[in-house]
Amino acid sequence: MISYLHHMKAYKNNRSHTMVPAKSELEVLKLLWKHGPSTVRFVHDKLNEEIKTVQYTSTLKLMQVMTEKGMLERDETNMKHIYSPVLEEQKTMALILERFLHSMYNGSISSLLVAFLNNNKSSKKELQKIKDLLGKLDKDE
Amino acid sequence: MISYLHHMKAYKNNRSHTMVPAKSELEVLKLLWKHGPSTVRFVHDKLNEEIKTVQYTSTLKLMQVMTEKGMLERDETNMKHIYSPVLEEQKTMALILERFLHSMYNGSISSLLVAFLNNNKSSKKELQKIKDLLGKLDKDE
DNA sequence: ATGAAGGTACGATATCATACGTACGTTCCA
DNA sequence: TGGAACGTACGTATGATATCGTACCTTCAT
Repeated sequence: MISYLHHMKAYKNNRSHTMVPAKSELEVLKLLWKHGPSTVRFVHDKLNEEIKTVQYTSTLKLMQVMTEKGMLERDETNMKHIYSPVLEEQKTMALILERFLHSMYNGSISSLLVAFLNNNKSSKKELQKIKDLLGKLDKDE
Repeated sequence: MISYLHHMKAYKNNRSHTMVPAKSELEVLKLLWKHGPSTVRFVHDKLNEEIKTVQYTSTLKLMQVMTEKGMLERDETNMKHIYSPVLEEQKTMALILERFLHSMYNGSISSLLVAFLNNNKSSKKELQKIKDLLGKLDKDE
């Protein structure tokens, strides 16, 4: 499996600086997952609907580099290249989460949860969602 | 409050590349939280007990830079400088988690949990821990 | 007292992420 | 038919991270 995440893990010379994809890379991925294979123009415009203001060529370059890294693939049959993510959303998010969990909480999701709940006593709604979720899991078993 | 995390959020020119502290910075922080204020020598030796092999001066430089950023503070009264983290562990971890949650799951802890459970159906032990935790929370209310 | 051991300071270098400008190719319509 | 609009390719600049070498300071045992 060609996986940019594995690639990132190793990088060249085993010098992965960040534990997660750089922020704007993630944003590009999110847009592609949401809207399907797209042109640079489309992704760029979506990115700039929000706060950011970057030049078109910056987005272009970013997506070209992501393609070189193996995160995206590109259909070059037409002049307007069409980019799509190599890995599906769920798989990518899972790998990123796994790496985060590992480096921050020794891989323990319950440690993460304990930490979160200790610092967010007020989030009743979220707590309820979690309980619902666990209830559902019990039914499934 | 001087917070390197706030600093990181803004960075110079609002160009925060990473959503979390670089990996080795986190490792230094973890060692200092675990063992209390320490010399570079101590941190360096601990770091190299594991896999990594870096030169002493690399660790030194890293910790000096972290000090410049406001992540660490340094007692220079003696020749052997003593470094300690500026922020306590819980607060730092919470802020990092918060940022991660925000960029990955729109801030929703239950979304994170759903994603995790969907990809780790086998982790019964962890699941049990989570349930215990929630049960305990109910009692406290 | 002097040299070895062990410490800090500082600058050089390499890599990566981000951002842009400029050059140049293609399309299409006025 | 030629130029505006829109596309890609590419070189380059900047800043953060990471690593290391070298210079130099302090301590202490012989």
